[in-house]
Amino acid sequence: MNIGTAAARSGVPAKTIRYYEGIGLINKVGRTAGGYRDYSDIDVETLKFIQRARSLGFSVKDVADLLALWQDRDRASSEVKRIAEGHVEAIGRKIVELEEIRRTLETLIHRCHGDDRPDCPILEGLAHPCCS
Amino acid sequence: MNIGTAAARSGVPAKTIRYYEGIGLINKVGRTAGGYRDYSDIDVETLKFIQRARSLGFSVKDVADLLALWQDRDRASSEVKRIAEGHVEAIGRKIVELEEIRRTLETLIHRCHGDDRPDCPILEGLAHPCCS
DNA sequence: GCTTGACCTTCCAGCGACTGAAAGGTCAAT
DNA sequence: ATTGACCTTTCAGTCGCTGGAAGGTCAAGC
Repeated sequence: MNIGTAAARSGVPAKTIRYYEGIGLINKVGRTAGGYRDYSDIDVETLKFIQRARSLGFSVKDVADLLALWQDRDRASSEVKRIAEGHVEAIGRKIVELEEIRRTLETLIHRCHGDDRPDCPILEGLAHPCCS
Repeated sequence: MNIGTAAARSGVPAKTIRYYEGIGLINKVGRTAGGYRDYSDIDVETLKFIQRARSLGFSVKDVADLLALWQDRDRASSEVKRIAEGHVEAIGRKIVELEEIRRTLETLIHRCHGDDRPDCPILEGLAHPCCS
């Protein structure tokens, strides 16, 4: 199957598939007489796996590791769990960070009347965050 | 004052200050006889403003807009509020997205015993997310 | 006055993870 | 034979920096 079909079935854009091949995340596939890349159903499953892992926020490096483990019948599930737990922790830290930012911004926004006048606690808060 | 001192006082790395000058976020400053950039206390205040806005997650484009408003005595605070509210909404969406991802991952992790055996619900969940 | 070392300068390249666009080749249908 | 959809490669751009190379400047110490 052509790259466009593989893209449609996997949810990974054709351009991104070529990119993944370029960086070595996926293996090079065979070519047709005309030089077109030729994908199998198994390739599409691999692409789906990648798509789901990426959509869960795993880095391409993590996806490479997960893919290798997925394709290794003798893997230890502890290794997979370690990667996933590390990722969950990073997500947790990010959420905390964003919530702090949101709280700060909401405080500033709440104080700003938001009309035609130039007086603006948001800008003052950015300029002198002493009293936020 | 030299760029290194301005960097230390503002919290913006020297390299980043030069970068901000290059992209036009800050104005070009005067130079000493030897060609060194020369910063004033006001320049440092501007850099601090930028640093705080960036640390609250505003994009460089937003920071440019906020800076322009900050330096405009006739600004309407409604404009500032609009930018801040847009940013808070984007942060809220991001938090929801991350929480969804975390929930999914925690479910998968919880099911994975994480030992030496190859059986791994995390990988299965990535391969076939039907039953997650 | 000379050296040392910390600072500054410019410019180019690279990060991550793509995405767009240019210039051209292939294929199936009409 | 032509059209138009698809494919190919390669390069450049996105965002917000950050690192490094190669070289200039400056103040302190000897």
